[in-house]
Amino acid sequence: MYNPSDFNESRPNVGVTIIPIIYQDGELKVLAYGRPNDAEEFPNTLAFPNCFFDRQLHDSAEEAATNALSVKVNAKVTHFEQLETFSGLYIDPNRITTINIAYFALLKQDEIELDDDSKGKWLSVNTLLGIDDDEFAFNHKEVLVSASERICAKADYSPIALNLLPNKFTINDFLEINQVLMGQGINEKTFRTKLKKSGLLIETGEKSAQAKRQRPAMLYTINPDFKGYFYPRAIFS
Amino acid sequence: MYNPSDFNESRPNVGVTIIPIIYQDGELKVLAYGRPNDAEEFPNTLAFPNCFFDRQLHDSAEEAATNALSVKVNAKVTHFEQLETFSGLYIDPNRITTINIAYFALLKQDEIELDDDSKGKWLSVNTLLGIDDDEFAFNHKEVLVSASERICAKADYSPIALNLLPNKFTINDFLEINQVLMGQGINEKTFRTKLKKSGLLIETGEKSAQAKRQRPAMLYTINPDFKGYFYPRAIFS
DNA sequence: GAAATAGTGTCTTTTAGACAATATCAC
DNA sequence: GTGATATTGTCTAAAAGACACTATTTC
Repeated sequence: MYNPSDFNESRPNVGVTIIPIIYQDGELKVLAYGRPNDAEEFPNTLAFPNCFFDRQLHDSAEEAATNALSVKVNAKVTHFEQLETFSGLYIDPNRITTINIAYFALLKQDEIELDDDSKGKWLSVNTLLGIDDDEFAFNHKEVLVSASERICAKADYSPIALNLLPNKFTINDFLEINQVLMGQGINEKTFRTKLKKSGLLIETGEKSAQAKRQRPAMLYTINPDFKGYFYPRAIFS
Repeated sequence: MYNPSDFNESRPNVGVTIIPIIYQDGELKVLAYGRPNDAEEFPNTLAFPNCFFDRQLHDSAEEAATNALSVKVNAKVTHFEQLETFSGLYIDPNRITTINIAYFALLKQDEIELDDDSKGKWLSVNTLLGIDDDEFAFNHKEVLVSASERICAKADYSPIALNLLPNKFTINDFLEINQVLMGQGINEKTFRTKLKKSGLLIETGEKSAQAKRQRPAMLYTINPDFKGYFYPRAIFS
């Protein structure tokens, strides 16, 4: 007969971490929190939304992650994806071996309510990547690295960047975010040609409003029926 | 002060599952075990190498997974990668909510010792994918699906298939395994041209030995210094 | 019309793909 | 030489990329 308490000394702590990402001012930004000076663990460090997994409260890790995120951000998540699961005593060294199931969430900047009452701030991912591990709580620096790498890698061979753009966007918007994520120039003509042929996007018929005196750009949306492939990485400048 | 036992009723079970894969007779095969009739849980089902994560025994999930695999397979793992982490009561319904950290391992068929004393068998992945979930222990069917999808997806945009080939292989070997994994024909000329230009492979100077009277093929190895991209998916028949 | 960016046409170079030709081995 | 598969050459069609040109807006 199975008795759960027989294994009380064997089970590790389990937690989830979620990296919420938007695209703003030409770069990725992540929602980070400064932990208070009097925090029991990791005072005065940066942390991302996270929570302890409690089998009495949560049916699944995704549920725990979704909850932990929704109490922090009041906006629709356009892409939610599991990253890696980290494990080891190093994650929470003063406690016990911890399993950290990491996720990232992409949101649209124009749907975020910026002036919320929480202490969270949308900080530049590139800036944070330059900061030492020990300025972050738990293993949150490595989770950020994982998220950044995954997003940039996926930008190479999928249109994942669209999850960060408004529902209506221009070809140039899409081209530019791909260039940022790929760290590579892209030939505009080839990009437009391939994009048009791929069937990934649909013309809305609307045009972008511009303050300056210039030709407005056509606005597009994602084709919900798109089933093909789109490889930005195959297009170079 | 942190007292681990305060959370005894909160922690889920944690386990690891490893999907060991080889390429044999033109298809992927996975090492599966038939669970005995008198097993306490999931008698008479198929299972893949797995173990319970014990914080007193294991420093990390990778360590647990590597151990669980090494007691089953006596061969070098050429690629080891985390898949997803699954969670829920459904994984082990008679016990408690379980976190299952899944991995896959690629091995070279020619390095496997086939006639080991264990009851494990290398079974066709495609055959197993056609079998109902409840013929498998725990959530092992969904783990197999995850592994299969990941490997096939990666074959589209990376040379992951090389981990399944012998150290020395022909261009045709590589082409054929890619076709199998991608489920797509590939143009041989284009494949050879792109491959040569990519710098992914190095000529060994040796030639394949053939029983039949025919021209032997050049044997290649992986260029350890390769740092580029190789997208089989961009080549169609 | 001027300024500014959006988007396209055109030409050149490169690549893909079909198919034929050649290469290399055992017998 | 024959049979069989490996590998390359060649030619045509398609795609990529550079760059100039046209389009559309506001002022």
